[in-house]
Amino acid sequence: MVLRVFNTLGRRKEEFIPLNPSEVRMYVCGPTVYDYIHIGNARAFVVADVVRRYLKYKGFKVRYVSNITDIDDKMINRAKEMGISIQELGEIYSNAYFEDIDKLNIERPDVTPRATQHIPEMIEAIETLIKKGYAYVVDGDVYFDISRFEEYGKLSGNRAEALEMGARIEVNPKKRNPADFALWKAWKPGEPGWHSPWGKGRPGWHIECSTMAQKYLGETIDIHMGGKDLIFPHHENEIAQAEAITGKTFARYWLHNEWLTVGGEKMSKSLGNFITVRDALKMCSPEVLRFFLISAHYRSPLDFNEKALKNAERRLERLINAVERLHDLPEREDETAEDRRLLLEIENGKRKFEEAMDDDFNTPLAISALIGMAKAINSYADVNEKIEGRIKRRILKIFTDLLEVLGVRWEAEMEVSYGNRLLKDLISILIDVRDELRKRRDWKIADRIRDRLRSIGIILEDTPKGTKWRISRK
RNA sequence: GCCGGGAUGGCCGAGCGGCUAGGCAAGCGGCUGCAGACCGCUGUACGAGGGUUCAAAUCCCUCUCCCGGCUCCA
Repeated sequence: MVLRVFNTLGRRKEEFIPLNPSEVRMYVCGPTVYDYIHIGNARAFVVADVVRRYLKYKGFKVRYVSNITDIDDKMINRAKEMGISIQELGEIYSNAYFEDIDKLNIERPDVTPRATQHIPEMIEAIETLIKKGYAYVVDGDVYFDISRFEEYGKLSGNRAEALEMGARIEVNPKKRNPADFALWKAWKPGEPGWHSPWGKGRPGWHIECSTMAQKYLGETIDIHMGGKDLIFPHHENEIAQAEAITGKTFARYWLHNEWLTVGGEKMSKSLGNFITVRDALKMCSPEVLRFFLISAHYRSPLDFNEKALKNAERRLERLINAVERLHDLPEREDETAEDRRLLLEIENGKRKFEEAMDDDFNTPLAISALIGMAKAINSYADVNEKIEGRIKRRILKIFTDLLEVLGVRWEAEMEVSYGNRLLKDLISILIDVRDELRKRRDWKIADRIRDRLRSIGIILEDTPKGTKWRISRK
């Protein structure tokens, strides 16, 4: 089946064909490490992670690069505020960044280049741009001359003339065109700086990404991702720089995710609705947060609120319950018509899942396919005590492979319940005693055991086949 | 001023010309000592008005209302 993706460049869905069939090269704009990442950042990274996982699922090899911006105005200001060096600041928050993405089960990038470690490459790129006539030097600053790059605006749809009209660009007299952007910023007292042919200074933001992307992925990359706010000016400028240097297409598919809102409004520090991943994780588990972030299509806005979180939690719980239930189902030798019917339903669900994902990563539709599969498993387990071993393993494999694509950590969930030997033994003693009480119809004490276990996060469920237990996922 | 995205049942959220996703919440029923989990069933939709069509939530036009980008931002 063919994968179709919505390319911001051209604003339409296109069949995805990597330049090199054996390896997809993707680049995702990473964080500026001046603060903890917020849930909007998390959405972008989770979406990119799902894209990466699905490409792998489809059999592509993926080389995934995502940078860390560790030098810019925000870094400088924040370091001053905190009274620490920029290096220390970067160290603190890049560590926090990795901790956060690990919790969210986002696979680490193959390469995480840092801007400050690629200054020579950036200087070289800027020199080339000057030599080719795309950039000019003014008082130690270097600017990109957008009038020299004819295709400027092809990604965002902004035309240079229109940008001049825009009242919001502050006029910088050094620039030839108001929309020209800085490639290199001359040093100012109190700021870090590197030596360059134009004097001491530091690189502009846009040159960081395009330079590092090209260094690790080549002149033309397959997929470039980020939040929609990056379309202009960041990605537009990256294209201008990169293509001016090489004369080749910089990125073939541009994918941008929509906003995450809070209470219907865009997050911003001034509104005070800025939620970091760390704050969000006080409200729910990382698994639930991740699942919530893919509960809407990546190109649709998504609102962060308690109800939506609760919704995600319940749906996720249903999926994991079903995996566990199938996992625990005893095996038998012979296969029945019921077994075969279940397998058929699962295979059908798998097809639906793939169709959904092939259509521009439609995760909500893919999730509904998974829920359908969970329902089939539950219906089966309601009436069948056992299942033929090979069919069971096959179904389990299909189902868990799909969960893996979405990054649902079913295995970790199960390990909590099954991994701790002591806990396991202890609870089986309690269940045993409680069984005895139930036989004597001593509901009061039996319920007390159940209630108290529940209060510490252990849920007992009485079934016709005995009492089962699991750890609460809240 | 210039670009762009939306408005789907109480809520979230797919669908984007015919085959009326899915979930959460609610109600009913089953299983249960109760609870939980699970299964089955039920209801309530496509912002407004025109048009195109045998057929429109889906296409076209007009309008209303939301949200965003053009400045650091995922």
